[in-house]
Amino acid sequence: MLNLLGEYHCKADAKGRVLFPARLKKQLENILHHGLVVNRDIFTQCLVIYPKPEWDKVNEEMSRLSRYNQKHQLFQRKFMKGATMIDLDAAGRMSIPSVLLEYIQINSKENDLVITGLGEKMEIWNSGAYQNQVLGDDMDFSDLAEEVRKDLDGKM
Amino acid sequence: MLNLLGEYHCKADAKGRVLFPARLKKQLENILHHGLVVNRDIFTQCLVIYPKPEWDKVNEEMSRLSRYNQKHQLFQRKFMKGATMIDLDAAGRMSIPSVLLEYIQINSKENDLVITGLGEKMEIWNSGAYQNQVLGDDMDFSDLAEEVRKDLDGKM
DNA sequence: AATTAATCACTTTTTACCACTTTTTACCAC
DNA sequence: GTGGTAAAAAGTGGTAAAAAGTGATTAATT
Repeated sequence: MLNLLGEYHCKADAKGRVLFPARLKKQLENILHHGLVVNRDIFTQCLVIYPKPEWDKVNEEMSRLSRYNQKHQLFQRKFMKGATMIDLDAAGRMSIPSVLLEYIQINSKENDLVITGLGEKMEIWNSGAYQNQVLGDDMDFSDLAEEVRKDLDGKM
Repeated sequence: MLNLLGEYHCKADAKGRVLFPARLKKQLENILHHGLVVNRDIFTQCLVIYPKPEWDKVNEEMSRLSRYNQKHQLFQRKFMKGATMIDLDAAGRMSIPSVLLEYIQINSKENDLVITGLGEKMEIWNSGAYQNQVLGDDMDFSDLAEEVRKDLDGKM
């Protein structure tokens, strides 16, 4: 089972290309050649990268939605809008669409970013935002954990 | 059941590598070859090391979280951010990612650290911080103990 | 003797550029 | 409106130098 790990600090070049971290490459060696899918995260100002096989699962879930149900369509649109298939070039770089980079406030001046492995997916963050949001205060983490634990106990 | 013990003082070399204490190695002899996972502690400025099998349990729980639930995602991110798989090299050293060493204020000048065994996991501390926090004031320990005792009686 | 620390040489990865190609945009003539 | 062209922008590919990571050996300490 896929268990992507690690936190990698890297940079976008002037053209919005990001060298895919070598360590992540190793963790994905069997499936990286299938490509990756990048998209905006629904809840947070970061991007999500799925290895193609993972994205296929997501897509499969989406395909079960009803074409004739407005809410389903809205949900699908929110979740999938902007999703883009990307491959690594010969030098191991991924070319991330500029609209997605803009979403996380990355440009030719602000070009430090963080890629993190999170099990079956990865996330791309603006370096500054990562410091604030993710490494920020964890006063309420116990409460959060408790709520999540209830969900897990409840079902799933 | 795993019961790691002891307090070990060691040093990071110029490249951020730490020789894994021989005594801990002995305590882990059957499972060390599966590797280790290091991460930031959520509440305190120290690192946590899980033997891989322990981490797998954590990961299994994480995989039950919902991709479409904001709190679940937040929880996963807070908990897994930065977690990194490490193996010991031929000399028995673990190469700890520099971002994690920075978190506990370890660098080429400040390179003294303490590794402690805590049952099923270990912790890595900046030596100075360890003196202060762990050996520091214990005025309120009785209160703490009392609160924890209530939690334990209550459930768990 | 075994464990830990320090050092050096070497390899891989990452960054920062440069040169070139393709695509898009803007403008003008027909 | 259609077609053409030039300029601008965006996208690709490649490489040298810097930085980071790795392996191996020697020295010091317990």
